[in-house]
Amino acid sequence: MNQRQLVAGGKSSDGGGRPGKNGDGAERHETIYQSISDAIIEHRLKPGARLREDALAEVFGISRTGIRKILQRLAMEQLVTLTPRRGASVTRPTADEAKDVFDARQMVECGLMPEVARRITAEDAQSLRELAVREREALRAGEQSVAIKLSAAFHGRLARISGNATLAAFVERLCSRSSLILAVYGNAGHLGCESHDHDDLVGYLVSGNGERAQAFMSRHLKAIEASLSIHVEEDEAPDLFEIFSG
Amino acid sequence: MNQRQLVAGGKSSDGGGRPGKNGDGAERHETIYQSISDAIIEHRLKPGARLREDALAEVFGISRTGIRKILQRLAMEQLVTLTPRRGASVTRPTADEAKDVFDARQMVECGLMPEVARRITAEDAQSLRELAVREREALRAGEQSVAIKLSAAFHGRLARISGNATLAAFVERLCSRSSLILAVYGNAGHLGCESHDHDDLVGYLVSGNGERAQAFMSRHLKAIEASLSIHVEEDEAPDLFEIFSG
DNA sequence: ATGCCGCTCATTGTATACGCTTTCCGCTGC
DNA sequence: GCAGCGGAAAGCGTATACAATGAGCGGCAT
Repeated sequence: MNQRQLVAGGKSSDGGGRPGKNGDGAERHETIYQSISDAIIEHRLKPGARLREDALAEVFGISRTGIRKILQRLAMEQLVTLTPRRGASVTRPTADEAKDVFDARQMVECGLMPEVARRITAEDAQSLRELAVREREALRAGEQSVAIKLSAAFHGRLARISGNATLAAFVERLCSRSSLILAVYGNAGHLGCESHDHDDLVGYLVSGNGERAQAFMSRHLKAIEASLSIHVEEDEAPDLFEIFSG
Repeated sequence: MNQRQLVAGGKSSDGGGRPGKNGDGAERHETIYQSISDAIIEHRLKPGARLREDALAEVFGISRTGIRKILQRLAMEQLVTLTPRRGASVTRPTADEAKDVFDARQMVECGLMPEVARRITAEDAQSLRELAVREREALRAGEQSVAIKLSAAFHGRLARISGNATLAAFVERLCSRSSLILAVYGNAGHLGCESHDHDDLVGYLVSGNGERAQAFMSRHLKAIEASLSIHVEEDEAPDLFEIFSG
């Protein structure tokens, strides 16, 4: 019983502290999923970090069964990589994947802007501006982790406004992966620093100017992508012939 | 030992027929996943059909653990729905979901056409035409199940040519869901009957006319969507106030 | 001394056992 | 006769135990 536990450790409101019978099991899983997901997106778990099932099971106070379920979900979202007999590790995106993700964001997020401009309400705009403010505050406070997560949340919520749940979920996953890409290829202290892009974007949207918002989003994403330093590091499977025959 | 088994039941080449020790476990899982996925896409398992873990475990000769893993994967692709204490069933898409899926296909598949036109090779075209031919043959032979799967495969492979693995995977999932939507809202004997759309599309692509291919794809998808009979059946949670106050 | 082989440990993959929730059916009371 | 309640069964959720595999390491032979 002296094991360190998280998630339900703060509340511990399940009567007598019996660890096995906590209220709703599904919510528990969801919370743990969020914890791990956030840790990855906020770069507290860096790409390549191994995620051993035993360790996670002990930390969160559930059995490996539940952990495996969560890891598989994270794997489907490509936040972690499952190597057959080696277990799970935080995904290290390749340069190709990075390009694919940003191309996809260009297509989908830009394509969504007209519809978003048509549907956005005052509350939506307010909520978005709030996210943008908090993002800038976090950035100013030096909390890059929080800023990254807030930026992803901004883009995700934006997509939700379109009303298309399928595309919104896709965008959210692309944003999560983008966070990983930033962790590998991003230049520290250079990501969207202090830029008012998000505020400006909301401005164009509330004024109903979908075309302009679309163009602006395109430039915004291009700027982020351009700020990456894509050094094609071919760690795995280096071409030995190429290397030693030259 | 007298239980019916599938997948590996045909080969039974693992020495003496011991069911537990088949070659590679991962491949086995993949095969079972494909079996269930195909059955859903081909409408041999209809929307709403329950998928009991015990039954599937017995049929495929593995334990419930493996089945659960597969069901969760299918759930993430929204081919099956996992109801908390009720188990899995084939997803019955709502009208809203159907609209979202086709809107998403409009955006992504059409957006991909220019790049596909730029990259398509002779072998690609050949392979696509072959799929189109087989689809028409299946349709003529009355095997709608096969035709539906081939149509999804056509669109999926088309997307792959773009080179963007992320978007291609997304399109493939959208196509799988489209098969489900056809199962619920499609008019029998009316889906793409004998149309040469796919062949024509390949023609535009090999001639490098991305714009035209894009417009054609748009019309193609609109035609499919228009052929649906979206009867908004609100089975679950009927609004009693609405019904009895009117 | 060095290289190869085999051993042991660490870690994942799979199955099974148990508990809990839900549902269905039969019983009893009104 | 019908409605409500209780028990039994079926099926899912979770944990744990066991098996298999790969990696790291030390000993032995050359």
